[in-house]
Amino acid sequence: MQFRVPKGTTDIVPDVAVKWQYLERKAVELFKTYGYKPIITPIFEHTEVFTRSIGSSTDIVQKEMYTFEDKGKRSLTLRPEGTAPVIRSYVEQNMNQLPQPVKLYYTGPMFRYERPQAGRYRQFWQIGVEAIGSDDPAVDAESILLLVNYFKAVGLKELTLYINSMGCENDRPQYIEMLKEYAEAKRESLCNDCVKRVDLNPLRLFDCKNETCQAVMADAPKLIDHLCESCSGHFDEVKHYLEMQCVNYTIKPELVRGLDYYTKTTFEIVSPLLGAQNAIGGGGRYNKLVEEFGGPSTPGIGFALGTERLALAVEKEGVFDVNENSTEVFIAVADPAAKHAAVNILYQLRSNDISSDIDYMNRSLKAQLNAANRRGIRYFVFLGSRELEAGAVVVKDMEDGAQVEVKLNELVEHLTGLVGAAK
RNA sequence: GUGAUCGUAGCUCAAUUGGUUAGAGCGUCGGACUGUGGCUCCGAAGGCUGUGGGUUCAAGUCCCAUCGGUCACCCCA
Repeated sequence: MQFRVPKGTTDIVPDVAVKWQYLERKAVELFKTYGYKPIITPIFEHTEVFTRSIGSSTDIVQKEMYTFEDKGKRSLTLRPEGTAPVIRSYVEQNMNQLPQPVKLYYTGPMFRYERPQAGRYRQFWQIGVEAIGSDDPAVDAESILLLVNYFKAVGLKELTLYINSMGCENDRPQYIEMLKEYAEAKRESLCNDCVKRVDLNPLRLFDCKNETCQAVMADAPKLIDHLCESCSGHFDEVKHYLEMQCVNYTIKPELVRGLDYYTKTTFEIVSPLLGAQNAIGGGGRYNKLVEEFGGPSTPGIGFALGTERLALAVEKEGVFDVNENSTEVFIAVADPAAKHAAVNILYQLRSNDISSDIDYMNRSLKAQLNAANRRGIRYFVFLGSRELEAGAVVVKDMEDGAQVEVKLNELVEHLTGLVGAAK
């Protein structure tokens, strides 16, 4: 029996990995122009990092975490999301001493024990950013615009941006009481799941797919209508900034993100090209989180996007623009006697930054050409006993079949010229 | 965690009502008057039919279990 990847995981094979690297490269470029810097935190953290921050009522904490005990009896957890570790690090590394806001981005795998599905895996990759230290609505807008502009930059066109406000630490409890009261009164009309939600996680009542529940909830009070003056003013500002950049958005009062730490602005971008798992990126403000981790009262906001889902959407849109820089030069050994000299040339080319390769399969000359040709290599250098005697090689451009003889001591210069011109 | 559906070469798929040594295309490797590619032609390798049981004279085909894929619920990136 052969080994297989664990359930819900997959190998990112070269053809796919190249695309991922492209997506990541584009992200990093853009993040940089917005003033964000990279941060790399451990793949696992003390379990409490997540249980404290994400919220104990969420499924993530309740049943989806990869938690284990190490040999020192520490309870550790493979990170299920990226924000909590970054905030932990912000506090631990005293980043409040840096000029604020501190703007960070990260990329890497996250882990959740879920039933795999289209766009949902047990190990999945996220690219995320966090801006910590400012409550300026312009930062909210920056975060949203960065996400929108990134998706545009990789060629996505069909996107829907949803925004909402969760209110502050005062608004939310008040509202939840109001919501509970409303739902309690309509208890008999709700499905079993929703009855449970009333006590466990009332905000989730809006998510139910059941039609009668939806009808009931359509008339329920919305958090967005019960924000305090400061929060609704903040939200208005955010909207204003978005409008200034001509970004279309839809206010979705029932938009509740999965993590409990959100306050004020939340947002999500959905792609119609995807299946049930269509949220391709999302985030929000978390003004209490730094305090939660024992740091000074510090506001923050950020988002995360799913690399698999993004790649899926870009693929469906048919706009992957990966310029796969294939090997440029292939050294064809026409005669076994020339092998040593050929390898020597190979390293000479490589040390001059010419990407080059040679046959390692003892192929016939014809088979060498065949194989290299399929790899899309454009320039071939022929070397056999005839060339060895002449102190020159034959350089062939496979695009038009033209061949020229080049002196060995001029080869590097010649190829550098060809490769440079081709680019 | 719940439900549906599927599981045959590296990939995409075949295999009459259960019936002999499980086939094809693509890909891989090799060859086509031996120092020149893409096209074409020829050939080769490659499967204990996901795994384990059961029914039967006989199982890729039927039954059960298990593992995995896919899709949806749930949840979320």
